[in-house]
Amino acid sequence: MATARAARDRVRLEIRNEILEAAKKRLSQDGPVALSLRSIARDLEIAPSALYRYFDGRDALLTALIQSAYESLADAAEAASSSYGQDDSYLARWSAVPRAMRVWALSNPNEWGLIFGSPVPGYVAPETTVVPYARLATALVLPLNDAAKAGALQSHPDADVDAALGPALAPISEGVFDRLTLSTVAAAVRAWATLIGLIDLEVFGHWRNTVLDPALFFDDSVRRVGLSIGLR
Amino acid sequence: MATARAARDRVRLEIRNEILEAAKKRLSQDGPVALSLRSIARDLEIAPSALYRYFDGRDALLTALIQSAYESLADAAEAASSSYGQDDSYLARWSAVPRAMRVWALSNPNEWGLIFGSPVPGYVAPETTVVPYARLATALVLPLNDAAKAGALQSHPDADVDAALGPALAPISEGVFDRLTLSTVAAAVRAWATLIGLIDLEVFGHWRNTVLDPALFFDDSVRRVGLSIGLR
DNA sequence: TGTACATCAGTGAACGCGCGTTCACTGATGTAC
DNA sequence: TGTACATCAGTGAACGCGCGTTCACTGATGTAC
Repeated sequence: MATARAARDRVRLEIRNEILEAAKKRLSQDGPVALSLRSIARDLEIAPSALYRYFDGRDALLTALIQSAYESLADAAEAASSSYGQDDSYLARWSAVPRAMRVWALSNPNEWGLIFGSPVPGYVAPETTVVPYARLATALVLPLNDAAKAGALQSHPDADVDAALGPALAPISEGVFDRLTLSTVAAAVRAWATLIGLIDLEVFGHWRNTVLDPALFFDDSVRRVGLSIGLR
Repeated sequence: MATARAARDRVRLEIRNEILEAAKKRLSQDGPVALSLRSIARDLEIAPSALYRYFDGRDALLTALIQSAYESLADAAEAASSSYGQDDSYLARWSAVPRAMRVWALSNPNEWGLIFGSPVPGYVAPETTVVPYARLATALVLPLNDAAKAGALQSHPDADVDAALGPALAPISEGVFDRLTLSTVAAAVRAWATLIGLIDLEVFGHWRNTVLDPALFFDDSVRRVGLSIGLR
């Protein structure tokens, strides 16, 4: 009976997801370091050894968790990216993904840390994260490409750009951007760094006594960065 | 005999420093998570309990390590800050501290992570880090204040700056900056975020397949950010 | 200068803990004839 | 449809490990008279 087998497989997948959910809950409470198979098993009222039916061990679970974090962030970015109307200005569209990233990071700080924080030592992130990472980049950059296609992008003169930057940024120029000028590509990557920096500083608690209203400052910064890339 | 007592105290301090050094070595090899009193004791060929003569426990050691990381970074920044000549352009001076920060971060990635990475969960950074943090900020911002004092700063019009940003940035406007315009202060804080983002992304290994020459891109970015603040 | 006492650094054994992982097992669920 | 067998999920005990921390101690170093 094929259906019986399928039913078993479905249950198997569901339980695997329940384990992942429990792991996420533990992660957000105790941080990645304190994440232990035994604590997850306790939460699920299950023998620790039972987890080995679903994951090869602690490392495999952590890998799945990282993968899932990347995907969840990429999902949030894409959702934001497809939410703006076609009558919004390119500058307004530009802000959507960064804002979504910030909101996601603030509600999933430990997962944000898993992606952009200090790497867990002795642990290598799975190669499969490049896919959601690219999805995130594509969503972020979409308004830029759109504006360029519509001829609405104020492009910088490439004159005073160090030519050596060309090869240095080659992978991303060709992969993500739709034949934009070098200075625009450089400005966009710089914008990426600014974004990550802003969110890191806020999420990891470094705005204390510096920026009293992080949301306001973030919005203003994103807008200004958009302007500096040439969006209007 | 006061000298005997003093000698004892000096030895005490020396040993305390040796412990800290051993801890730093462990930190850079294994990361903060794996840092254990027993491994340090092993490296020093000492009984684990002996460490309690010098530190109240693991947390106290970690606190000292964090403090020391902040101070080391601030030292590097100040050294860079006082290294440039008075005939350098303000823009050239501006680059000195960021470069020093990057170099420091690359040679002390785990200590950088201790400061700017995901915080160790359940652990609060000591209040005393505000002093080196302020030293760092002051060193970074010095060329800006100097340029402003000399009337050499191209200041942005404050017209289209959201007035609400004023109170949001009040603490840093008053503390670190020498009566600069609001838009300049905002640009400087944005520059700070860009800097941290650039270094985080490089140190934590996120430039893979994106930026092939991080040093070149960093230098270019810092220069452009300096330009955007109004430095020449 | 010499002696009795106090301070202090460091030892080594011991504690209890939570961890990841292994393994032989039980019992339920699916499969083949 | 019924029966013998195979697959698989989950159990519970056990392993060995490294950890932070405590504690009674020894012996050296400094202090007071």
